[in-house]
Amino acid sequence: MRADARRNRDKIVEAAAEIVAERGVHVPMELIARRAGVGVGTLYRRFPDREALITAIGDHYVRAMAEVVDVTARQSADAWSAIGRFVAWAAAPGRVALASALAVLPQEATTGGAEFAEARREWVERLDRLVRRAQAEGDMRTDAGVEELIHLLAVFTCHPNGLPEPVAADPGRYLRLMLDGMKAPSADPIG
Amino acid sequence: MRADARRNRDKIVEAAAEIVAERGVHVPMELIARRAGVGVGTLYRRFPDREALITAIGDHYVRAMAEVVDVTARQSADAWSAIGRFVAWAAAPGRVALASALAVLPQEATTGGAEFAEARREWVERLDRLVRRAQAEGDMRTDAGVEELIHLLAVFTCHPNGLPEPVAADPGRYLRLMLDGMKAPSADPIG
DNA sequence: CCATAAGTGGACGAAAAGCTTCCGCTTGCG
DNA sequence: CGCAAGCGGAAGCTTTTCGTCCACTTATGG
Repeated sequence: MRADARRNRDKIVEAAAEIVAERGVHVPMELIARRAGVGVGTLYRRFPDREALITAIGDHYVRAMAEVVDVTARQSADAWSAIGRFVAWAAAPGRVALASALAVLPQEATTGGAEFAEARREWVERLDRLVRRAQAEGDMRTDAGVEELIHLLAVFTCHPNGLPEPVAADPGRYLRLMLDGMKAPSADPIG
Repeated sequence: MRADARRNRDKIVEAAAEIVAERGVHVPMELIARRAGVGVGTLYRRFPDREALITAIGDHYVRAMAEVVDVTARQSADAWSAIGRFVAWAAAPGRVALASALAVLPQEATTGGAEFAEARREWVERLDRLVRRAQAEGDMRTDAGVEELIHLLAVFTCHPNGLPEPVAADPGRYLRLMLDGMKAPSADPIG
């Protein structure tokens, strides 16, 4: 692979991540290409179809998240506050394309290839360790687990342009509300 | 207006509400017509365009909600549990087209006509009374109000087919988690 | 029971929006 | 310097939905 081709590939993934974050998984390929500063032809040579591209974004993000989970875990006094920081990071404006990794891709994991599936598993596992620790330390309710956390996160990161405007404007605020709901002791078990 | 025409109009609104709940605001008009058991022609005579139809649905629901707020308020011992019941009602499967009333329509309220705007205002006001009472009774955190409640509700009712699958399957569960987050005393003020 | 105006369904033509391919030109690299 | 790899983007194709139109049906009042 030629050096310039490599550069372009990276530009494409980056641009795609941005746009998908802004406008959802269905943005026209041409917009992505334009943002990346390349022609559609180039895009299609690298990624045979939209799915391949989306998977690439997912891969990109899922690795970043695994990394962040680790870093926050090391930097925080307790597991619960590490979770809080991770969520804050994930909800930061423009970091929203997580959709791919969180919600879209589990189904596509098979399609996305074993390598991606593995990366995602690794991420979930790390986050799960944090969750269990927070629960053991009595900071997190035990009737909700890592799955709930991820789904809820996905709700806020999935539909950036479909979200009610005030939520889209400050997802972090709502995410904090949601985190409060997961904190122990819970009002009522959710069953 | 002939009696049969009136019947058809109602069938259309009902069908539209169902389908919009299932597939979002952008469902093809033809699907709506088919579900209602009429031809597209009939649909278009009654509602000049999609927006008119959506507004009609919003109107439909916003009135229903205002009613339910009242009923639950009367039936519940305290304001907080009334809120809980209202939310549970709103999150019931198939009741999801609230989207229109909650998120889409505020912007379209002007379009939808003064009558609709008024109905919506009435609903919000009733819910707000409940919220303030719950706060006064010390059951609900005071750094979140009726707006937050509505926005959060909208998150779960807006994108039925875009929602992560597990959330779509049981929105109530996640809504309960969210309600816990709004219960007093809060872990940390959300600012 | 009939006349008629209101109502009806669904085929149809137009248009928009995207996807992908293709090909003549450019450029990194050995 | 030569050429394989890479590039851009116009063009063709498909799919999707819209909204109109009109020949046929049916309530309804007299």
